[in-house]
Amino acid sequence: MLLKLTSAYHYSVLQPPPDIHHQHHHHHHHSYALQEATQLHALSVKTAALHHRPSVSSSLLVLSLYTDHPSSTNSLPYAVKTALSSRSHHHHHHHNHHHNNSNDSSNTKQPINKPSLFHYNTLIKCFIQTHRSQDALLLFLQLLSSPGLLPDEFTLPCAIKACANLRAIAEGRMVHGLALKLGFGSGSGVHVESSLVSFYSKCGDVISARKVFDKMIDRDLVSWNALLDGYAKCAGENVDIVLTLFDEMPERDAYSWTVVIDGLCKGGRVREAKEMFDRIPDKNVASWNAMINGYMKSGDFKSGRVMFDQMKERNLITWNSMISGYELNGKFSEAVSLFRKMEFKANAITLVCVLSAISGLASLSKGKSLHSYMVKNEFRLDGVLGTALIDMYCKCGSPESALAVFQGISRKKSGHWTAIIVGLGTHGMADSAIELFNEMQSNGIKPDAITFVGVLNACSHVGLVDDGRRYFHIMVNEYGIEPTVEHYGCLVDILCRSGHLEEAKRTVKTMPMKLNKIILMSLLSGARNHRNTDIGEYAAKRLMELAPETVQCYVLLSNIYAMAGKWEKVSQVREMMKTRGFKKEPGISVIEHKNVVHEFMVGDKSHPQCELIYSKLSEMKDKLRLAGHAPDTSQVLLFVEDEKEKEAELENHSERLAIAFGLINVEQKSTIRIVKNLRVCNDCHSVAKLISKIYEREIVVRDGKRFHHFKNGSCSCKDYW
DNA sequence: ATAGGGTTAG
Repeated sequence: MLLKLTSAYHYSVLQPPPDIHHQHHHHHHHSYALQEATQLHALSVKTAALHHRPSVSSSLLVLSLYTDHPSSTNSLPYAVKTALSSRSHHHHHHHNHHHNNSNDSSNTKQPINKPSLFHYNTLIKCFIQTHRSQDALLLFLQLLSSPGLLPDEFTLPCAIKACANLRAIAEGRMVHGLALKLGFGSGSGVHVESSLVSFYSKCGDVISARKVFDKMIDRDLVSWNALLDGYAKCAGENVDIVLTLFDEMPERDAYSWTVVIDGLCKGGRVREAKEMFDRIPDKNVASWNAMINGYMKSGDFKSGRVMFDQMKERNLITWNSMISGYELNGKFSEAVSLFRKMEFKANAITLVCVLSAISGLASLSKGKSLHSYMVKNEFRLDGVLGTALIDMYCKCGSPESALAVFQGISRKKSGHWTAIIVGLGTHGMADSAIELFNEMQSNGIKPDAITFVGVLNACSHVGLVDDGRRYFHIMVNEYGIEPTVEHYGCLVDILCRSGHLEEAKRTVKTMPMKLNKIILMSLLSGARNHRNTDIGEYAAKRLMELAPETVQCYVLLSNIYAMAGKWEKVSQVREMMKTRGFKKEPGISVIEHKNVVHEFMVGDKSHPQCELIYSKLSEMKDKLRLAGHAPDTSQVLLFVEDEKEKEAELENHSERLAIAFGLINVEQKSTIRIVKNLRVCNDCHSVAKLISKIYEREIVVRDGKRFHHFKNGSCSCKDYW
């Protein structure tokens, strides 16, 4: 669940900054170009919001051009800058300057008093090349409202391209309409028409792309490729339509092949993709990348790696494809080690992947060193990279560092708030999470569905039942967010924890979507914790129908029967397990020390420090007994029947071996950080609490679902997990 | 003098 949350909020749209206030402009030329301009402008406000840019009315347009947008990384060429800054002067002071006749492009230091169409075309192209399509479009708008100027066959392709880059479908349609009115319709030439095909393709409207394409009189490779791109984008599983179009093409270069290969891979047909790849006459880096990416995403790392190693000329995308492929498939160490060998300067995409990989490893030391790399290389944290970093620190067990990062981000967007709220919740820091949630609302930042998962999760972790109910209500009624199965899961968890089992069962029965394993498991554990046999049986029955392979279900059910003294039922469940042939997934605990990862299983004797570890364990056992600890064997695997054997198993649980290793090796006063694949058992939980007090050590354990901070005899989860 | 597709990484 932790991992699922990450990907969802990494890619959720970050909130735009508040819009710049509006101003009205007074133009008196009611040409149709101006009408278009006004309509386009209305839409540009919407686009601005979508693309986190301040929206600008026409009279503010010029101003916006020399405000350096934080999102623009590339600076404009000198000539453009000069032209703009002189305009800036003119605009600010509102006086008529003295060089009225300085409409002379050869002298770029002079302000451009009355820009010509050529000026506009050049500037618009400049903006597109420097990834400022929004500005390009705004400049296009200004051109439309300039008396005596009309866009021509050079302007239109650029304006359309800007719309395509912004995926501004409504604006693009308007420019299309304008182009038709200006006589750039069917047969007017490949440039305008191809740019329209490409625009519709990029926006996913392949039908319109096809319409424009069909009306064309002259088509060249570019037009075909633009259409092919659209087909590939909307094909999904249905790759055959792409193949058909590909076969119809009069000529193909490497570009066309690559689009098809990518389409085949995304449709799960990797083998066919490779066959095509082998047939490409002139392969380029992109073709190789598409194939490598296809292999990596399908989980065929070997073939991906072989190609990667064979490649002569790799680029950043090659490396990112490899790293992201490893990361997405849980090959975290491979992802990190490939990043270390990278031949290129990493970009934000690389770092998001590597941060996720480090989160998967829960390696705080690796995370810290990556963070300092990011600082050194001046990566901005006000986008997804910030959320990924916050998330990484939370998942590596350091909510303090996550908070510090969060607080250091100057322009916090909803994704950052969500990341920290979700993260603090998993650490049981519900108060801070809720405080931040309130602060988020008072800052006018709109929470989304995932923010609420975080808030509800936080409530559940500390048993805030009234708050939980209230936030669920607020989410639905004030924010109009449709609850997902995750939200219901949190709600059921909250209710179960606080002993409202009947209400939990009612919620499970009435929720509008299909039940899942997680929800039934929380109802079942709630029933166990509150000794409710009826509800336990209900949940277990549903769970066995839905997912009969869930081992924990049988364990919990037998716990419930045992507590109720129904021994016959206990042995029935045990028989069921035996006949169904279950094996418990082995518990593995991992601890990283000095860049080496140490893994422990139950009763593990393979570690080089084995003897030291076991003598530490026996010392721990003595100290625990002195502290009055009585082993709790209620959760030991059902097959173990002898009481002494049960105790022995507990003593050798993987997390305990890892704690012993930590006590021996991790330097005094440093926190011992452990990651466990399964949930911590009851007994290990109370042992860890006592150990934290006896040895005066903080211990942080990440299990499959959340964190436990053991300190001075108690745990941050307040014994509910 | 200025123009269209730029495929592949998230």
